Amino acid sequence: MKVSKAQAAENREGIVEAAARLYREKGLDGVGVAEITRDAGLTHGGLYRHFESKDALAREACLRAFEWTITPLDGWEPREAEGAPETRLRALVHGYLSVNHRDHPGEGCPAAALAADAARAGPEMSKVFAQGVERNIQRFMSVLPGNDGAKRTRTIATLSSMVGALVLARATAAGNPALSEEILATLREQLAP
Amino acid sequence: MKVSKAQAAENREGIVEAAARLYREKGLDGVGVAEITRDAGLTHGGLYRHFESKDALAREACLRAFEWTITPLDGWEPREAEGAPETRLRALVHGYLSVNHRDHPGEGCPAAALAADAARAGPEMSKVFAQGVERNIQRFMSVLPGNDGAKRTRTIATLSSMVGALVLARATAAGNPALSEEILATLREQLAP
DNA sequence: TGTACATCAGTGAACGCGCGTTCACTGATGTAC
DNA sequence: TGTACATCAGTGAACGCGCGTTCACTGATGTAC
Repeated sequence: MKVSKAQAAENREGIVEAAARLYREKGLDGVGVAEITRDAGLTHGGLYRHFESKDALAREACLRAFEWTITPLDGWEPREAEGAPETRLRALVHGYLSVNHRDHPGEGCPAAALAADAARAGPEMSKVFAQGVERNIQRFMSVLPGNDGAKRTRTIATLSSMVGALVLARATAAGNPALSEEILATLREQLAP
Repeated sequence: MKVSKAQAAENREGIVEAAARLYREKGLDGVGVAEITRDAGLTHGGLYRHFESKDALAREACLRAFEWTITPLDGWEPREAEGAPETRLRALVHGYLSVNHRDHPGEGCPAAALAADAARAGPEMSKVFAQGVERNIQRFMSVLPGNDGAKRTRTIATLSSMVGALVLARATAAGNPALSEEILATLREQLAP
């Protein structure tokens, strides 16, 4: 049955949100369209009224995932733009490199959850990802202290460290919890002592 | 037809090597057993004389992948144990963060290629991965200069930075080549100026 | 050393299954008069 | 405002396809005598 335009827009939104979460949790090859639409309270057939293909949905979901924030993960109130620069940096680093973020990729940073998948998903997805990474760099720059010309350099270095540490912490979490936590703690101390 | 024990061992070895390369190139969910055995010059049916399941092969292939070296990727001769510590560190960092390593994951570091996949592949695979990461930490420690108690800390920080930078460089390479190279160059400069 | 035979690595057809996508159909929505 | 009807979001069966795994079979290997 047909639904109102408002309902249809809401349903579409629900599909994008479900996909953004499930892809981060299970990887781009780990979720099917049936699971995504079921999660959004719909059936799989209607997906194609909203998206050209599964890949098109994946790109939109990935773009959406880059709108993540560290805040809801830890219940802190960093607000990114508030507080002294050092406090904001600490909040960002400690939130990003937390056990909570490690264990809940679905609401976390897509750069850490989906980068390897995106690298294999073709140039369209890579373009989406590059946009998202650039967006993350800009957001992190507004948090880091200082204002010199080397700020972008320091931001990229910090972001890379955090992504690498989170990725390694996730891969080792089940097999060697001590190592996983050591990696997180080491980079928390290194980036915001 | 039956083959000699020597030939069988060689065939098994070929399957592990093919899997180690293909998994790093296409991801754990991106290659089937038919492609792996075909690449090793065999047919898919015989796989189960050597491995209990596809997952068992994946674990062994992943363990094998951690025996990678930076050397063949760039044709350098760092030999890891030779030269002054600063020279060895430079060779490692510049080899790891090279365009060549970025564009050839099949022979490169599995921590950068497969970490996200491994995090989703269950505790057995995570154990294998934790072993491999610890192995990489030990190897990198022998390359880094200095001998103080903070050496392991610095090694983990360096490894995390390199993994994160390589992962981001790969994800953005096709969509924004300038950003991809900026990330690599930034961390080369940061880690071994 | 030579012969007979059990072993078993490898083959390829077949299996059940889940995937992405298509499509005839449904029926509430939204529009034309 | 009320009525008639075209639109189209959503449903669910069906499709072709590739997946991991199984299995009857082949025939060279390796062993027992």
